[in-house]
Amino acid sequence: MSIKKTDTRSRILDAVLSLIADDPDTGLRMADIARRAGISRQALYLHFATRTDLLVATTLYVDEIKDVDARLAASRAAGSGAERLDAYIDAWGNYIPEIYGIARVLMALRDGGDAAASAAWDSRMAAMREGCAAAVNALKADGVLSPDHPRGRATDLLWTLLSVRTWEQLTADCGWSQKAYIAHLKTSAKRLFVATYEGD
Amino acid sequence: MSIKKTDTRSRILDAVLSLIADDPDTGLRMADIARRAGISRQALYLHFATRTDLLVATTLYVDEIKDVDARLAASRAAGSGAERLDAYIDAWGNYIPEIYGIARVLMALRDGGDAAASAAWDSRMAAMREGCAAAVNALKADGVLSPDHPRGRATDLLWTLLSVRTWEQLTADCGWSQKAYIAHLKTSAKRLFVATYEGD
DNA sequence: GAATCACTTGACACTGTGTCAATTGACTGC
DNA sequence: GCAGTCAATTGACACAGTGTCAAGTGATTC
Repeated sequence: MSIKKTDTRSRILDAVLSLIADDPDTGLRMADIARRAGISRQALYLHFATRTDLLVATTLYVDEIKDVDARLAASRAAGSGAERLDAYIDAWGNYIPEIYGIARVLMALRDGGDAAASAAWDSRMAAMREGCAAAVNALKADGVLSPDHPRGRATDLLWTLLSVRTWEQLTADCGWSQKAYIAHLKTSAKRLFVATYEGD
Repeated sequence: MSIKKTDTRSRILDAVLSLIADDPDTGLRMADIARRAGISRQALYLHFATRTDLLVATTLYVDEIKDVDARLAASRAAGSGAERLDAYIDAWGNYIPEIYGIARVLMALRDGGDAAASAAWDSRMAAMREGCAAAVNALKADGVLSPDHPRGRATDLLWTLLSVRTWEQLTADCGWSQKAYIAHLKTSAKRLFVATYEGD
């Protein structure tokens, strides 16, 4: 019985993702989601209390499916601080396109003042910030952190540089390829944070 | 007669700004705006066809009142490329807080897929991008543009660094003061784009 | 054979945008 | 002074979308 419940729940979450994949600009109405999942609109409310709940759950579902944690953890294996910075930019920067669809929806809810969506998104971003802090700390430990910014400020700046919004603007508005995005961010981050960096 | 019309129109636009000033997170409903302007909700539609029209007009109104163009033009007077970069960051960076309220609303509409809002916002941002391109060109002319990025990419990056979203994240989410924002952006921009920069 | 559970159908309340029609009150020009 | 015009008013309504409620169905379980 809990099997069946879980089954329908996943079908709903998959329906959200497939709607976004089909048309990133879709309104994502409850009725559309229900239709795509093959159930009635009202049945959605048996699984999720509100639209926000459903979309937050979808975000967590994506993180689970794509296994963000494993990807980001991998970047901690690198040796030097600079290598770690590169590895983190690779890991997170290449993860962004995978979550961008649902991330956009969540960010929109957040901007609209939705407290639950805001909390969910902020918590994901706080986790991502941890990785930035770890990279900055590794640079500091190597004694190569640029004196331009204290550690906290460096973390803030790296965090912002790696934000979904920044990715969005560079790829969507400026037309950068994913490859160019990764390459330029690596160079820029090193230029900004690694005191000894002279290009490579 | 056109005096009276303009008068009410301005009262409406001022009402939008005062509502945002009172509560940046307000829903900004047509009924609220009308109440604040001291007219009936329906009268709004005598001046603006849609809510989007009204909010776009408010954005233009702010630009007019605050005289962005004059501010940004001033930054072109600077001598060297690096000075020009600094002056531009000063001018634009200190303008952002003044437009942030209405900018947020417009960005939210844009994210919601509103074509008219999108066009209005994109056109403002394209104008801002001109200033970035001018600063990058000035660096190039001085022969000090960092070889890390070709000119277009440097402009894209500077433009993104100076975006409202970046300002929002650093000040709102990271808690940076406006002064710290300006100072760190100037340092970072020089570190990124001025090949000869070694700190100052 | 009764209870339970996921789900269905259909109706409804509520909010917010935008439209329409009829009316008022002031100013304008002949 | 009277007609025309124009901004603005009141009140009703259509429409979309979220969320709620109640009654019913069909399969599974004990």
